[in-house]
Amino acid sequence: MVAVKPDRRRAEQLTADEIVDTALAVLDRDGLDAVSMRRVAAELGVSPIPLYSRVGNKEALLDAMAERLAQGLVDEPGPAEPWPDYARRWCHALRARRLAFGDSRLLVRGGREAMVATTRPLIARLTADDIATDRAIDAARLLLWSVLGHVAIELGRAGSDSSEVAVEAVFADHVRYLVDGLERDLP
Amino acid sequence: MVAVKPDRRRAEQLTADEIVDTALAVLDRDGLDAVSMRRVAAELGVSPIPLYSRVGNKEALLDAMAERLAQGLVDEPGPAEPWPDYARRWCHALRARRLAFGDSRLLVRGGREAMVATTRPLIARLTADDIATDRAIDAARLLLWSVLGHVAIELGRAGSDSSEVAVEAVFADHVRYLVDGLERDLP
DNA sequence: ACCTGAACACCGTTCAAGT
DNA sequence: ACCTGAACACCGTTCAAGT
Repeated sequence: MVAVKPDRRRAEQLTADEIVDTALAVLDRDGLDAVSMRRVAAELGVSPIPLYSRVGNKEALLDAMAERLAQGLVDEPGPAEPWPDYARRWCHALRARRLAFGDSRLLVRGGREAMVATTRPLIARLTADDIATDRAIDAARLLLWSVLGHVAIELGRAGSDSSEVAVEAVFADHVRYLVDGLERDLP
Repeated sequence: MVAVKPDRRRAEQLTADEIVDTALAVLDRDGLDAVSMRRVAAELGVSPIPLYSRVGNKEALLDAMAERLAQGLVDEPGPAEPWPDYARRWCHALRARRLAFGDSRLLVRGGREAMVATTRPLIARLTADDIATDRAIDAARLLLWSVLGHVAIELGRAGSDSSEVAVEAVFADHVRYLVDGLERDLP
């Protein structure tokens, strides 16, 4: 913990983004339990008050962290990649990158923006094949929730289960079944 | 908060089950954030020390609460109910009863015992149709994780999303796709 | 042996007082 | 106007002292 001395100028120029940056650095270094308003403030060299005026409260800080972590998680489809192939690849990439964060508690947060950022390329790929927009949105939401849910449970049970290898296979089946179902249902 | 006065006799006869009972009562009355070692101890009329000697620490108390909440969530199959019908019914019942608890944070906990209690009737129904035990276990785990994951995300986003009605439909599709997939894969 | 009161090292949040 | 130090009301956990 590199506590800097309080600095009034620093506090007055502080932005919400800087606070989230610092909170994510604490998360990365010492885990989510170490992320507190006081700790983040100390790390920034200010009192807790500016955090309250910039981000609201701790709940809002956690939401903002979740939102940030949800950015840039998925790749774009390849030029001639059929949508079912892309959908499967999207699911596996999302799982791998979410698992890498190692804490399920932020996973379950994140509102509309996070969802839009993650599902946009998938929805775009589906509508490019003349699938109706509302059907595409429902399909993307189904896949997003399935993957995030799976990851949340996986992280929550880390180590408690016998076979780490079998989890991969269960997830692959899960994705296959969902995409097969969508392939039959989407026009 | 009905804080009773400290009572030594009470403390010496205290059991782990009583502590979990009281913690669940606090959860029910004031939500998970109100469940603290001090609060549960006060409610029981003892100091926090007996809680540490009976359940270990707060982490262990939360695990024990999760385990308790995972008991008795699913019904048994009907006498002539085909397994795909039962699997779908099992998923919908599990979702409804888990949603009723209203907090996703305990959902993601729960180890082997909780999983066994919930999946046992489903695994039994599958093996009764001559499906191999390991295949049945994998199938039950796939459905369990899918449902719990879906519910965790649903609870985490309560109110933040536009259409409450559409969620039901997305979940129903989700279940249908999974059971259809299993129906094709299981011998 | 096993409890209680008190303490330690933290929290989230908000106050009066300072610049 | 917007900060800081100090305070309030809590935490999880563990200590010495009591029965």
